[in-house]
Amino acid sequence: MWTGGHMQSKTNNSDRASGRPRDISADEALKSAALRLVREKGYGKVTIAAIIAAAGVARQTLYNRWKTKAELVLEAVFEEVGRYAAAPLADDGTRAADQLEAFLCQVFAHLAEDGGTLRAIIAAAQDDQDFQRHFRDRFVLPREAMVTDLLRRAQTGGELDPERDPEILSAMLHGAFWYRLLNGYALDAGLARAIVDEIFRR
Amino acid sequence: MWTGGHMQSKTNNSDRASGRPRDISADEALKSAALRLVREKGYGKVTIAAIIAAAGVARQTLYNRWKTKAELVLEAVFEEVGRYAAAPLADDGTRAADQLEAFLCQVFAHLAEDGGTLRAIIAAAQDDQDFQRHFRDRFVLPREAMVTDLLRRAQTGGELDPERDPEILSAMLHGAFWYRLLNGYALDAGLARAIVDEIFRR
DNA sequence: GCAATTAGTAGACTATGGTCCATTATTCAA
DNA sequence: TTGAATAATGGACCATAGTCTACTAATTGC
Repeated sequence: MWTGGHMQSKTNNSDRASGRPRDISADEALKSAALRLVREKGYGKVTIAAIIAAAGVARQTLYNRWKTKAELVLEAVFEEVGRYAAAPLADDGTRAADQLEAFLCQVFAHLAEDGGTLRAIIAAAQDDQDFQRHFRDRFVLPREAMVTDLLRRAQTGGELDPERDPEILSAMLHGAFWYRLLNGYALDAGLARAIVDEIFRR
Repeated sequence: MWTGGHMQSKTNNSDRASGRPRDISADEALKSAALRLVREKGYGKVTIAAIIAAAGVARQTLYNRWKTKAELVLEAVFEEVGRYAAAPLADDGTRAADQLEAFLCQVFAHLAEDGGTLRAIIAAAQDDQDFQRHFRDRFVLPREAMVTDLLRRAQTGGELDPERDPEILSAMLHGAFWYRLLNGYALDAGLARAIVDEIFRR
């Protein structure tokens, strides 16, 4: 499961000789305040002021832990939800196509809850290189790799033509739902089905 | 060619009985200032103050014409560049696969110039419903439809299996490059080729 | 010319993300 | 106990998108 964890933590609070220690309860207070507020009101309507008020900490305490609102929310929402698509699509007996369709349906179900937040996070990544890399490396690429791996196994198992390119197919699959999501469409089981059908042509 | 044109123009300056007329030179000044600055510095680093200073107009003059910075930049950049993918991929003699690959290469070439701006526009659309609709309807959907149509013609022409779903394929195609673009990758002819190969399996 | 109407201008104002600072608190080591 | 280091706090501060206001300018119909 790839939840990330802090990327920045200025001092890694392990080998530190002295100094006042971080108040770990503030981490949790901030994350859960952020999670609750973002789900309640939507990313764009949640202000930093509201988050720190709800968490009962000072502004700087937030910025000691995360560089931006987007970093905080990414961690808050997707450590909870990092559990979605957590199991790396193990090679059980099931047909790869069915497994992939089930996976997509699961992803879409989670996006019904947090899709708006994901959209906001993708948006935030577009004008912040560091955050883009963070998000891509900790969140996007692992999920892309899961599908790529599944497709490769489908090739060795004979379910998918070995001529086809799993990397591109995975990008097209993820792209299809990003594209729909970012253009304001709902993602449903029908889309999952249609995508998987186009890949496997079953 | 779908360049959009104003969406909002509060008073449609046609049948207006009286009142001072719009200074049409301000439109052009604002658009070309915005275009130049955004290409020069990148969307995120261009301020409204800089745009109106360069155009030599007051702030309200901008907001009389466009609702947001994103609306202005969308019009400024993509009326220029709306010419990309302007010809609706007519049914000439060429094979659909080659036509599609050439189209993608052309798109990618333009994105080398304006991809950063497109990313910023997509980001802006994520927290502004009106703008999202505007962008989708005037920019995204027409381009999606071009490809969908091409794929349908390829089906009737026997180049593409009639079982396949042009809508989904078009979403997967566009999605693939949105996904790459939004995750910070460059788009090149190799990607165009790979995508078209996966669709046509030639 | 005058009234009505709409546009342009300058600049104040608001909201918000993020930075900076001075002060106080908590820890470790000597 | 003292000093060095780091954190927490409140609040000032800055930058910027967007709104609002008071004033001036251009236009039409009378």
